[in-house]
Amino acid sequence: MNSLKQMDRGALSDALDHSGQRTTPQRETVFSVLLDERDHPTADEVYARTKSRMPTISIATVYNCLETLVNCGLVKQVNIEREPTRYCPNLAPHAHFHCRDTGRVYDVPMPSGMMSDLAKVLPGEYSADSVELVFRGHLAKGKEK
Amino acid sequence: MNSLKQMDRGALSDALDHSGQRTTPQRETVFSVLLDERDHPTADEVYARTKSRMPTISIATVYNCLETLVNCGLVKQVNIEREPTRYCPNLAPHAHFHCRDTGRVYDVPMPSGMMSDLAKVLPGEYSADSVELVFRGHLAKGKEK
DNA sequence: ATTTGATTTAGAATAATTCTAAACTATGTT
DNA sequence: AACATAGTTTAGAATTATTCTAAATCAAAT
Repeated sequence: MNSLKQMDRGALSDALDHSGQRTTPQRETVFSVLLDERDHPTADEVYARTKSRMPTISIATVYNCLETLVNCGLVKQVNIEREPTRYCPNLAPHAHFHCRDTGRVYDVPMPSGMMSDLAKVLPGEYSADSVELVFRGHLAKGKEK
Repeated sequence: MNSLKQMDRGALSDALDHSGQRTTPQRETVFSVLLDERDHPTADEVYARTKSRMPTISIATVYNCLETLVNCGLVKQVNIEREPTRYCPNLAPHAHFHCRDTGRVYDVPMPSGMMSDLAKVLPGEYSADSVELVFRGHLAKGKEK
């Protein structure tokens, strides 16, 4: 048993059905791990957390499930420098802030329309379907959490 | 002999001197390779191009030189998904466009002030020293080059 | 000339990710 | 219900970009 809420379970099976894929316990558990702690974990971290709920899962399956979730559009990959890929189930348009001190990655909510406005400055021959915005720097003292 | 213009040679030795590092033939050649063809090559591609001008250079040295140039602020790393890091000697504020069809990466000039305006929407506790903006999508037919 | 420290080099090591092929599971069909 | 089919999971091997190591080379300063 995993901790997916009805709503999330529904979103998951809808998205999977839609692309002719099955809703498996592994996929549900990986998805619930992402939703439960929204700290942009790496595949390894997702593996560790998933293992505590489903001890027999393999790292290959975690990679498979994450890829499936990304392809379904339920999860976004966050690529920071040369670090391992992180995974983010926040589907609202937002940016990321990468703290140089701790390495942590934070969601930065963006004023509505801002992300899509960005694409408007693209010269006409480019047509973008995704916009990735990453800030890098430092957090005010005492605000690290 | 490499093909660095006086101006670029000066910028290089200034930047290196400034951080107490030496201006070596390897660093000059790698820098000139980047300036000569501004197509965001990977380290491997830089290695191949540098080798044709300086056959004895090693891949480790190419990595070392690229790292040095990045640390000096003369070159920027461009990280695209899980692909190998690419290198870009364009110091003007700009974004990147990653073509899903060809994998090519293009510089996208940004209206002046736009990149720094972006940082203004960051909540107060964040202080960003770099902003990375990557668009992903497709190029209009016939515009691939 | 000699010392010192920086740089380069080949090759080994690392680490994230992907691949492979076999085992397993679910689903639809007789 | 039995079977075929296709999708999924799994362990372990393979890949690949990058970093590390330690020795050799080079340059500057004494």
